[in-house]
Amino acid sequence: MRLRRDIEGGGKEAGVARTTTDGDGTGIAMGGSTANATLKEVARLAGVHPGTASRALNAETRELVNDDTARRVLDAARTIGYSANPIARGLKTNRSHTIGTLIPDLTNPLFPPVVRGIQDRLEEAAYTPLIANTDNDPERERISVDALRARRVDGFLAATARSDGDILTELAGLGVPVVLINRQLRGGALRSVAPDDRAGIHLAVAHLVELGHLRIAHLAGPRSLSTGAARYDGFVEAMRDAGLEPDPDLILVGNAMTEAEGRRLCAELLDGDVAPPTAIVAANDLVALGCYDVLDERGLRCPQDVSVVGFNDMRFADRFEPPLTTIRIPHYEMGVRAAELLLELLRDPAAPVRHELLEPSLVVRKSTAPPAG
Amino acid sequence: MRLRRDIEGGGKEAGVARTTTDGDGTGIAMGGSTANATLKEVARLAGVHPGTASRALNAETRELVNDDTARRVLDAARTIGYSANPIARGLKTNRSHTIGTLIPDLTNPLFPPVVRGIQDRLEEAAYTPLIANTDNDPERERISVDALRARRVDGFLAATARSDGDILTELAGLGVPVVLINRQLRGGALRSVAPDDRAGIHLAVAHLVELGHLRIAHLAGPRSLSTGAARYDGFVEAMRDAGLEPDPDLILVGNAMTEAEGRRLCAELLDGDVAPPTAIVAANDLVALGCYDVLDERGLRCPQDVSVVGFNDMRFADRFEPPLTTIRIPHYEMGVRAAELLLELLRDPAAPVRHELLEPSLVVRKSTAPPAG
DNA sequence: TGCCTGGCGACAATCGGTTGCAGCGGTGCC
DNA sequence: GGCACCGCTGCAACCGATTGTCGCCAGGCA
Repeated sequence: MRLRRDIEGGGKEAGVARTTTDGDGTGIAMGGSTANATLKEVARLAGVHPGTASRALNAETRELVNDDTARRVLDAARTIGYSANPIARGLKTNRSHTIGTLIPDLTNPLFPPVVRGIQDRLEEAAYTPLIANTDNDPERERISVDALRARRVDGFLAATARSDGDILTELAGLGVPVVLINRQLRGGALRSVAPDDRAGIHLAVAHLVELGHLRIAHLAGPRSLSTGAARYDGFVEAMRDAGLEPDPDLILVGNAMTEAEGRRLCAELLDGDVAPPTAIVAANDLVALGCYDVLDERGLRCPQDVSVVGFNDMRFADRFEPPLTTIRIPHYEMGVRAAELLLELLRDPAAPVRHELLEPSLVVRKSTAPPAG
Repeated sequence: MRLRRDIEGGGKEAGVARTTTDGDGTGIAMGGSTANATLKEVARLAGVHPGTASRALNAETRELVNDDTARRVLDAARTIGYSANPIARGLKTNRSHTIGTLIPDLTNPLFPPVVRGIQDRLEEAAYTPLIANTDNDPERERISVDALRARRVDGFLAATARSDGDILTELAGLGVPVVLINRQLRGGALRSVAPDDRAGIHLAVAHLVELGHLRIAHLAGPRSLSTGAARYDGFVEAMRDAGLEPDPDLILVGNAMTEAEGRRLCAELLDGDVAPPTAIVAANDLVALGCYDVLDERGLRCPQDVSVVGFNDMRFADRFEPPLTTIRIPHYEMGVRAAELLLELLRDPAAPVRHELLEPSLVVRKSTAPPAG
C-alpha cells in the first residue's frame, strides 16, 4: 500500500463557516442527535419513577400504565430526545438485537445482494447483522462464531456453504437460533432458505438438450459445499431425465467454485483423450468465466464451438463476452426470507423447522447455441 | 417472491449420525463454544473477589494484582471458557467496540472490497463494523446515523459520498470520531482516506492525449458527490495541462454515477449538434458501461470509433466487451487505512487531522485506441 | 516495640435499563 | 361496613462487568 501524500493538520481555516447545517428540516433531528439522555431523566421530567417510565416507553408493557402517564412519559422522552441504551437493556434482557451473519466472502459477487436483503429486513425489526467472512475456512468459521457469541448475538444467519457436520449444528443443538442460507444440511435439522439447485440444473440441461446437445459436461463444485453436491446430483438426474446417460469423463469436480478452478477444470476437460463436449454446465458463473478463458486460449469460440451455461446470474453476467446464459436466483429475496425465518424463530423458539426453496429461472443469453454440424 | 416448495418438519431422520463432529482438534474449541460463564464464577473458582478477577483479566490493570493471583484467575477463566460479556462491560465503560459504517449501497461493486478491508482491520483490533446502507439519501443517512448512535457505536467510518455540509460534520463537532472514505470535505476538517481523483483523471486524460485524441468528453458525476466534483475539476485541469481547452459541450454532468445515468448522458452527448468526441472519460466504470450500451445502439464501435475510459477498476472490468481501460484504485487498502485512522483516533482523540490520498494507476485494456483517421 | 509505607485484594457503588412484588386508593359486592 | 379486587405506580433487586476507596498485613526503619 503506497500513499501518495499525507497532509498533516488542516485546521487553518478552523471554524469552517457553519452555514445553516440544520439539515433538511426534520425538526427532531437535532434533538435526536444530541443524544445520551437517560431513562432517569425522562422519568424525572415526567414526574414518575424510572420503572414506570420504562414500562411506558416499552410498547409491550405500555398497557400496564395509565394512558395519561404514558403520554406524559412519551412527551418527556421526545422533548429530551431520549433513546434507550441498548447496551443497558441488553444486560438485563440478555438480548443484543444483533444477528451473527456468516458469509464466505463479501467480495464474492454472489453475496452483496443477499446481505443487502438481510440488512433491509433485519433493520425493519430493529435488529442489526454482524457480518463475518469465513473464506470457507472451518478454522476461521469457528473463530468467527466464537467472537460473535462472545458479543452475545441473538442468532445466526449462515451463508457459509460447507455441508459436512459442523459448528452450526452444534450451535443449534445448544439452542441458538440458526437459519441456513443457500444451502441445506443433510438430515434437514436446520431451518434454511436456498435456491432449488436441482431444479435450476434441470433448467440448464433441458435448455441445452432442446438446442440439440448430446455431449454435455458438468464442471462441479466440491461435494463439501452443499450447492456443489446438489448441482452435481441435479445434473446426473437431469441428464437421465432427458434420456442421456451422463458420461463420467465429462463430469469433473473442483475444489472451489472460482474462476481459477473453472480454468483448471475446463483445461483438464479439453485435454482429456475423450472427444470434447459441445456444451458445459458450470457449477456457477465464476466457473463459467474460467471456461471462457480456456476456450479463448484454445481458439474455441463460445457458443459456436462450445456452449456454456452458468449458475446464479450474478451481476454483470449480461455484460461478459459473450453474455452468459445462466440460472437466475433471487439473491436479495433469499436474504430477506432468511432474515424473516430467523425473526420468526426468535419470536417463537418452538417454530417448526422449515426449508424454503426459491425458484430458479433460466436466462438465455449468448453463450448457448445449437451444436456445430 | 415465489416459493416453490415449503417443506414442514423434516426430522424423520432425527439423530443425524453425529459422526465425530469434534471439529479439527482445536482443543479449547468446545469450551469456548459452551460459553456464558460469568466473571463471578471465574472469581469463585480462583478464590478471589470478582473485582480482582476483573483486574487480572484485563491486560491494562493486570499489574495491579499479584502475578500468582493473576495466573490463578487466568487459569480459572480458561478452564471454564470464560469470555467477558461486552454488553456488561460496555455499560460501565461506555464503549461498545463497535463502529458505525455508512456506505451508499453494498450492492455497488465498488464497496465490497472496501468493506472487507474495514472488517479485516477492525477485527484485528476486536472492533466490529455495523454496516448501514444510505442509498445516497440524506434522509436515510440521518436515520442510520441516529440508529447507530442509539447503539452507541464508538465511531463512524463513512464512505457515503455527499460533499455538502452534513451530518458527519455535525457528528464530529459533537466529539464523535469520524473518518471519511473515498471523499474529502471542503475545509478538510474531517480525517479522510481517498483516492487521488485528480491524479487519476490526469492519468486517463494523458493516456488519451498520448493516443492522439483531441476531442475528449467527460461524463461527470454530480458535484454533490465529492468524487464527482474532484474528477470534474481534475478533468478540466488535465486538459489544460495537455494544452487542450476543454469544450463545455463535451462535459456533461449527471445526477448519479450509474449505468442508467451513463446511458442518458452518453445519448445526450451524441445527440448534441456538436461533432461527437473521439474519446470519453467516464466518471466511473458504471458510467462507462452506460456508454458501451449507447455506442452499441448507435452502431459505433469502441474503441475504433470512440475510446472510453472508466474509473475504479471494479471487479470484472477486464471482462466487459471490450475490456475496459480504467483507473485502478486500491479499494481494499482504502478500507484498511480508514479503519486504521479511526482506530488511531479512538486511541488518541487528540490525534492530528490527516488526509491520506491513495495513488491511482492506469490500467490499459481494450476500450482505448488511437482515434480513427 | 511502634509507626509508616506499600502492595494487594475486598467491598461496594455504578453504568442504564427491566421486572417481580408490594402498596396504594378506590370501587363493587356481599 | 368489611373484604376482595383492580388498576396503577413505586421500590428495589437484578443483569455482569469496572473501578475508586479502604483496610489488611508484612516489612522496613527508627
